[in-house]
Parts: sequence; C-alpha cells; structure tokens
Amino acid sequence: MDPRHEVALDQVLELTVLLAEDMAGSLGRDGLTPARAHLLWVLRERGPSTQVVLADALRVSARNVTGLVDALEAADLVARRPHPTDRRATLVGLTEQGGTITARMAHDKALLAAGLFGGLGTEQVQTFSDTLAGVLDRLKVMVADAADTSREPT
Amino acid sequence: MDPRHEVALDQVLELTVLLAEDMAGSLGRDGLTPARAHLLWVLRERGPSTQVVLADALRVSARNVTGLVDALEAADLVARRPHPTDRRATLVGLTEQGGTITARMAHDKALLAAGLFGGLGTEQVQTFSDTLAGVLDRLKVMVADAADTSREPT
DNA sequence: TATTGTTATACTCTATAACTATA
DNA sequence: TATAGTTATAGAGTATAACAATA
Repeated sequence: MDPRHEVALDQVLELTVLLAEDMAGSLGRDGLTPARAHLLWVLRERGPSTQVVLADALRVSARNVTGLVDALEAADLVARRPHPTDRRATLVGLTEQGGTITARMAHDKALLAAGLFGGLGTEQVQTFSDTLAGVLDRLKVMVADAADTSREPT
Repeated sequence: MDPRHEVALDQVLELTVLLAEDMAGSLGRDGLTPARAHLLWVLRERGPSTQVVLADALRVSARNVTGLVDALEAADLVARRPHPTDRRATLVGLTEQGGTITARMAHDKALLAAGLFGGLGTEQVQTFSDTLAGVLDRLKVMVADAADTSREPT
C-alpha cells in the first residue's frame, strides 16, 4: 500500500529493461544474441565443459545447448572436442576468437559498472549495495516459496 | 576498476534474473507469456488502442502485434472491434476476463513491492530510490550515446 | 502517396520425446 | 540401467517484405 515501495519497484523494472537493451546492443555489435553470449560467458568462467554441464549452468534443456553450440561453432567462437575419458561426452571450449570476444565482454561490463556507479561516493555505493543485498535475499525467499506452493498445490 | 562497482552491477544483474523468473512464474499460472502480459498491461494503462499504437508502445513490429492479439483474442482476454472513424484500423480492448486478469497482475505487483521493500525503513527506501534514480539517468544517457554512435559510425 | 493490418517467410530460443552410443 | 548428445517436432517471439484496403 506504500506508494514509495511501488515507485522503487517501478524504478527497478525500468532498470532491468534499460540494462537488457544496453547489453543486447553491445552483443549485437558482435553478432551475438543474449543466449549465445550467456553460454560464452559460462565457458569463460568454467573453462571447457560438457554440454550437460552447460545445460545445467544455463538452466536450459540439453537440446537447447546443442543448438546454441552449433551456432557458436559455426561462428568459430567455440569448438567441440571429444571428452578424454567419457566417449559419450563432448567438451566445448572457447576458440581464440571466442576468448577475444569474452574478454571484450568483460571489459564492456567493467565500463558499464563504472558508468553506472562511478559518479557515486564510496559510501553511497556501499549503502546501495547493502540495501540491494537485503532485497535480493527477500526475493530469493519469495521465489523459493512460490516454487514450493506450485509444486504442492493444496 | 573499483570492485565495489562491479559487485553492485552483479547484484543488479542477479536481481533482474530473479525478477524475470518470479514474474514469469506468476504469469504462467494465468497461462500468460511475458510478451502477452505486456500487451495486456499496456491496454490496462491506455485503454482500447489500435495495433499501431500497441506496436509503438511495446516497441515491436506491427506484425508481431497481430500475432500477440490473435493469441489473446483466442484466449478471450482481448477483443478486436472496428475503429469508429478509420476503417483501416482496429481497436483492441480488454474483455471482462482481460480486465480481471490485469487487475490481478496489478495486485501481484503491489504484493511484490511490499515483499521486496516492506521490511525497509522509510528513509532506507527513500535513499535507495534516490540512488537508483541517478543510476537510471546515467544509464539512459549511455543508451542514447550508444544509439548515436551506432547510427553514425565514424 | 502514406498508413493500417495481414499474409508470407525466416530466424532464434525454448521444450519434450524418441533414439544412438556409451558408461 | 543410466547418461550424453542428437534427431524430430512444436510453440512462442521476433523481424522484413509484399500486399490489400483505406486515408
């Protein structure tokens, strides 16, 4: 009922829209979609991975990973190679060009962080971050509760 | 270069992911997708509108609006009727059931706002909101600049 | 001529189910 | 038996281009 809460939520929602737009724009310049960029990012963090691991990390189906890897392989951003010990599995790794692009993504992300928060004082950033941490915790609880409720629909 | 900025951005990005998940979950219970819910929401705010107006508000192609309206009409959430003065145009409006659902969406949104910010003090919400307003302003400038640069590629 | 909405076509992301090869 | 990845199929969101009806 407090209008300040609704205003704050509206601001957060606007932020999500603008961020998605900004990031899609950056990725588009590299010819990447958000889903494909996400996969590259996971590879950058985890190193060469099987497709099952990628599906789990991205929280999508194995089938979907096949498609994303197909597209990224065609663009020479990732390469498939046989798993050394499990002959069922495939190891997906970044190519040199994939490494270059993910490095640029990391750089762009740092620029974005600086652009958004660079004008704020250290205390202000800290306060914002602390508040956000609390909000995130509450949201996680709400998401978990909703999942429980829908799984057990009394 | 300040790690606090990157941490804050990571928190914001996590928030966007969790929010999208939470909202998709709520909508899913109504059998709605985010795109269709967005169209309903615009209709709730603006009242009956032509498809061109909807395409503009949603920032998607006219073709896309045709598809979304087709689906929502099949679910009896919106209805097409002839425009009173322009015989080329169609007016799309919420049905009674569409009104019920958008009212529930508004209610859910208020619940979400209360859940996220209800535990915070008035001052804390205000401070958060003020900081967020500044961040939003800076982001808008960055998005606008990026659009200029890509339109006029030196 | 310009605008509104549709048909035609295509690409991406997503999912489930059935299947092959391997563990 | 169970797991890794693929093929088959399908639905949703998105786009551009061509077109009909109307302004």
